[in-house]
Amino acid sequence: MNLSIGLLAKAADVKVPTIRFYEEIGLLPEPRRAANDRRVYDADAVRRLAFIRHARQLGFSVEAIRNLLDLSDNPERPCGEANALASRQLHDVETKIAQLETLRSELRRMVTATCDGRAADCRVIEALAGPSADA
Amino acid sequence: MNLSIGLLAKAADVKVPTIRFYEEIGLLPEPRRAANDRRVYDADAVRRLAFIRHARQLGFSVEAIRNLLDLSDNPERPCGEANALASRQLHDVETKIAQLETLRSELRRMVTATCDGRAADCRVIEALAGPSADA
DNA sequence: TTGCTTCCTCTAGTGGCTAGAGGATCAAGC
DNA sequence: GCTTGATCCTCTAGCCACTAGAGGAAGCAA
Repeated sequence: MNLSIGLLAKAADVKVPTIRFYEEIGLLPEPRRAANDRRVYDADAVRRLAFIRHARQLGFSVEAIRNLLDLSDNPERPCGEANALASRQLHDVETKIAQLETLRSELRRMVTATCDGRAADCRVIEALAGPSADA
Repeated sequence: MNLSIGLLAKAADVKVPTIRFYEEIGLLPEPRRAANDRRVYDADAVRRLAFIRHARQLGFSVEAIRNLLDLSDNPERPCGEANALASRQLHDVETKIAQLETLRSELRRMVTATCDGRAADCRVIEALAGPSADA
């Protein structure tokens, strides 16, 4: 299975420059090169890149992913670390949801209380200007 | 009411370099300077900066805030623009919440199905590696 | 006077890419 | 064989919204 960078990009649904970027920061190993100096990937690269993409979608930082890949590359090591990372991630996500829910209600208040007049009377601006919700 | 940049920072709960940054990108007007070249602010600056801070907390981009400030500086203009900005913002927030809720359930699945063994058996890594949830 | 804090300007770094310049190579059609 | 367009290469710079740090001047208290 020999893939060009473009095909790998399609296979893992990631943009081409992103792959080169991941290689640069060491998330992906340097692939072998064809005679024409082009990168050649195999099925392993697809799996690894899919792993990275999925983790990124879940909001893991590159640093966290580096740790996870490290664990997955060394399957004999205890996996407490991976669980810890996932819990931390879950906690972050829950915090963020709570914050966004606060913002949502504030924005809803703004939007439903529309004025159709001059900006001077605008509730949106008023709501932003006022010292109302300093949570 | 004469405030140093440090006092303004405290008054609006914003860091000092951030104020200079906002000045640089034109969100805050250049303040007058004391004889010793230090910036001097008034109550207006506090209000404007609090407005900015609040809007940033609500997730408005600097560009959006520029528009909102523009409206609030010109109160005779119609405020439909402000409402449109707020609605768009609300929509973005709702989208983000929905996404995060998906992530949350996936992370919960990962975290609750903990293994206490080797990384090889780790559900977290498995969940990230697998083609499971390509939503 | 000593020492601490605040202020000034300027440059560079953060994260996670993305865009573009400038050029080489490839594969397909005529 | 030649042209055309896609893909690839490297390298640099840009995005957003700050944040950190260098290097120095000025203020303020004991």
